[in-house]
Amino acid sequence: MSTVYEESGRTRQKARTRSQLIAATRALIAAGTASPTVEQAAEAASVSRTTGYRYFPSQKALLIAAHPEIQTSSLLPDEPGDDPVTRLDLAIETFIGLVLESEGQQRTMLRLSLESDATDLPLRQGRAIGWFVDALAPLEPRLGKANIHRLAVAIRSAVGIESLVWLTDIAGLSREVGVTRFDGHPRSGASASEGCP
Amino acid sequence: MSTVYEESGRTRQKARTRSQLIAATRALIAAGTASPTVEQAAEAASVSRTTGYRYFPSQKALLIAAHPEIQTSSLLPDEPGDDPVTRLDLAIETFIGLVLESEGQQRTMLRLSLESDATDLPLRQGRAIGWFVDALAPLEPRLGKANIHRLAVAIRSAVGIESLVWLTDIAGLSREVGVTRFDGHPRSGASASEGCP
DNA sequence: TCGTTTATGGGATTCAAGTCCCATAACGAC
DNA sequence: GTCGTTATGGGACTTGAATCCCATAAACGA
Repeated sequence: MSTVYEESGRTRQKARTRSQLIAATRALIAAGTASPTVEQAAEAASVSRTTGYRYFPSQKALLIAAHPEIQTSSLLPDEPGDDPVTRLDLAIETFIGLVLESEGQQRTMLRLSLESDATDLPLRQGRAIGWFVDALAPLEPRLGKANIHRLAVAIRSAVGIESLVWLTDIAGLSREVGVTRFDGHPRSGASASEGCP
Repeated sequence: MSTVYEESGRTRQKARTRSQLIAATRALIAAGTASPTVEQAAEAASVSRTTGYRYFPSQKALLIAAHPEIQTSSLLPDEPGDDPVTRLDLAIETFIGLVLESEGQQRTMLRLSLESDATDLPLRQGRAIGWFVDALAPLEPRLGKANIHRLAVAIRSAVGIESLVWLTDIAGLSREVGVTRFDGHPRSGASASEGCP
C-alpha cells in the first residue's frame, strides 16, 4: 500500500513526508488526542514508525513542529482608529479568540515548556507583546516606550493561555466569561489599568 | 540494613514508611531533582522500589502527595487594619512570597495538572481566592460579595504561578520585579483596579 | 511458644518511547 | 538498462515507568 505522489523529485519527497506527518499530527490533536505519539502520527500519515522518528527525533519535536504558527504582524484591522481603548479592545478580543481557537495546542506547548530540559523550545517567544505594543501605540507620547512595553507585558500576562488554564481549571470560570468581559461591558476590575488615568 | 523504629505497631509502620517516602521526595526536590522517580524516592527513603509503588502507584501520585500543603487560613497578620489597600498589599506580597518559595513544586503541579488524564489532582483547589476575599472583606459593603469574589479571582489570576511562568520564561522579567511592584511603589498599571474607584 | 497476619523485599515481566542496523525499493545520472 | 544514491521499511534492542508474583521476616494474638 504505497502512497500516490502527484509530484516526484527526491527533495520534494522529504518535504512531503514531513508535512504529511505534521498534518497527521494536527489532525490527531484536532480529533482529541492531546499528545499524539510519533508512532501514531506515522501510522496516520501512512509511513513507518522508523520514518516518523527520522523526521522528528522525539514526540516533543513532533508536537513543536505541529504547533500552529501565527504570523500576523498586528491584531488590528485596517482602520483601527486612534483611540487606544478601542484599539486595545480589538487587540485583546482578537488575541483571546486566537488562544481559545487553539487552546489544546497552547496547553500542550505550555506543558512542554514546563518539562525539559528547557534548552529547546524555539516557540513561545512572546509575539503577543509586540501586538499589544502596537495597539497601545497612540499612548506612546504620554507614557513613553518603556511604560507601553510594561503595560503590554501586563496585559499579555492577564489574557494568555496560562491565565486561561487557571481561570477555567481552578477558578471554574467558563470560557465565555473571559470573552464577554472585553466586549463593550464597562471595565470594572479584571482588565483595568487603561481606564485609570 | 533495616531502619531503626523508635515506635512499634503495624499501623504506625505504614504511616512512617509513607511519610519517609514523602520526606525523601521533598528532599530530592529541594536538592534539585525536579521530578523524583518512585524508585529514587524509595532508595532515598531506604525502602525497596516495590514498597515505594505500594504506597504511591505512580510517580504522579508521589509528587502530588509531596506537594507542600499550605493551610494558612489567612495571609494577613494579626492586626491587619481596615484599609483594603494595605490589606491587599500584605496579602499579595505574602502570597507572592509563598509562590516564589516553592516555585519548583508549583511548576511541577502545574505541569501535572496539564498532563491529565485530568480526572485526578486533588490539589490545586484555589485556596488563594479565599485569602484574597478575606483581604478585601472591608470592601464588601461597597462592592457586594459577588464582586469581591470576582476581584479576588482576577488578582489571583494575575499573581499566581501561571503568570509567573510566563513573565519569567517568556517575557524575561526577573522575579524581583514582581515583588517590588507591590512594595510601596504607587500602583501605576499592572496591579490596578483597587485604585480606580 | 506457635500460627497467622502483614509490611517488606526481590525479581520477572509488560509497555511505551527511542535507538540502531540492515534490507529494499524508488529515484536519477549515465 | 545499469548503477549508485537516497528515502523508506522492518525488526531487534535499550531504557524507564509500572505491574505481578512469590518469598521472608517482623509483629501480633493466643
